[in-house]
Amino acid sequence: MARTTGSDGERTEAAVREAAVNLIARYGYEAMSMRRLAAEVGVQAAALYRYFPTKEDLLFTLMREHMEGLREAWEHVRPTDADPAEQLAAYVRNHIAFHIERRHATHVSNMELRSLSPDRLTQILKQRTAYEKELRAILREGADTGSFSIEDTGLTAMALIQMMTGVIVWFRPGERLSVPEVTATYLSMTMRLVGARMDTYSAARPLDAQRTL
Amino acid sequence: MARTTGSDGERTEAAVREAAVNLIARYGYEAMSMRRLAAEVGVQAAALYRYFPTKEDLLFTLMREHMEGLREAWEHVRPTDADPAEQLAAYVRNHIAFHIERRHATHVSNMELRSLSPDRLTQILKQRTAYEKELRAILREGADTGSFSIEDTGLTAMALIQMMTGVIVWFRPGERLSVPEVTATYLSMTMRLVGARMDTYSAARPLDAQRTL
DNA sequence: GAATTAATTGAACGTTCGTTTTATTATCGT
DNA sequence: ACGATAATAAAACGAACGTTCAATTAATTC
Repeated sequence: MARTTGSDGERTEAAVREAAVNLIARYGYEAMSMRRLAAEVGVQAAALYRYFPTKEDLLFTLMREHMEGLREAWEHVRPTDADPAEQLAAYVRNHIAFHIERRHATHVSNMELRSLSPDRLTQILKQRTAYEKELRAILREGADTGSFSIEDTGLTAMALIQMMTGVIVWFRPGERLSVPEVTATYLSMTMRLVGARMDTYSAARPLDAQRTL
Repeated sequence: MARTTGSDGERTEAAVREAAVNLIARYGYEAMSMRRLAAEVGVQAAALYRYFPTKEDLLFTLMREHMEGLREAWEHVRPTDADPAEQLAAYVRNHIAFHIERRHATHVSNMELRSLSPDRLTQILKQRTAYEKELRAILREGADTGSFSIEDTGLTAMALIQMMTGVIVWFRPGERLSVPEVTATYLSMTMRLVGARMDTYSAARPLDAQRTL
């Protein structure tokens, strides 16, 4: 009835995070009790409070780190000195790959925002807005240089993000379509949606571009 | 401490539904307590159980009727003997109009599915699938007749629905864009996304189609 | 090997939850 | 006017919730 043999703070905290993401994604934040989470980890509920002072702190940590991860992933693959079509393609590829890879965490970050306190909600939304702003910048540059035909940059950015993020709702690994297939199709849908001129885009990805029209 | 003057079952039930939709949309199903709901209606919690045997019955009723409403709205505006582009345009217009008009109810139907029991979840998903099937049929016909250029009908249908439904996340009435403006933009994005041939579509909506390319 | 620190247990606290029961009053048909 | 029924209030139920606290043991340090 105390410290267990082989117990390790770092390992326990990691297990808590992973179990929490899965449980919240499956049942929702409110529906996940601390006792249930503890049971999943193989620990008593009180032990969770060694790592996260409150349940909301746990949720906030998961969300913040997920948003930071998204941002970092994009910074890492972001092309420098590329034309708008190439930049847009990179954005789409990264977004879809990241969201499929971290389906559960994305679910949490998108669906449980209302369980955050106002100031923490603001923080997460700020991160999200910053990420979306990058897409708007790409779209605007493409529209300005004539690479894209776009009516409303902000609206198009929202539409694209909703469309891409929606992948996590229906995509299941190992079913009809593979990740590269899904990505390729979304890429060509995106390029058509923004009215990308083919000569620009086909230079980067000849095969996909052919099928785009 | 009993029946109040002017009380009316029908009016109370309607008030319960409306308050429930708003509260669940704002705070989530789990976070909405029956006491809070009752207070919003101006009644004691026990009175709610005259109209809905359990909290989940209330949720299920809201969802089922929302899905029925969506289906009915589409049946009502669905064009007969129209080419695929016109049908798709009607689908998009109806979907966006319906979802903007009933933002809160849509939020509930999309976000609270996991609070349903398995068989009720199945029922709602069946309704949703039936509605989405209509879009797939339109896309397939358009692809077969050469009106559209589509790689994957199922995937395109999902992408379009996610894109359109996403409107409720950011759209606020009375802000920068009006409903007709949003609808027009989404319509042209949709037509480009499915690679609609302009001569077909421009016959129905000349102005939008011009701007599409 | 003793002292210190890290990790966890088990029990308990007060609160809130969905729901039930019983009593009470308004409304309506006759 | 009266009996039937519809609509609600008030109080209570047990269960579950997030969280705290004291006790206890494993690991680490010196």
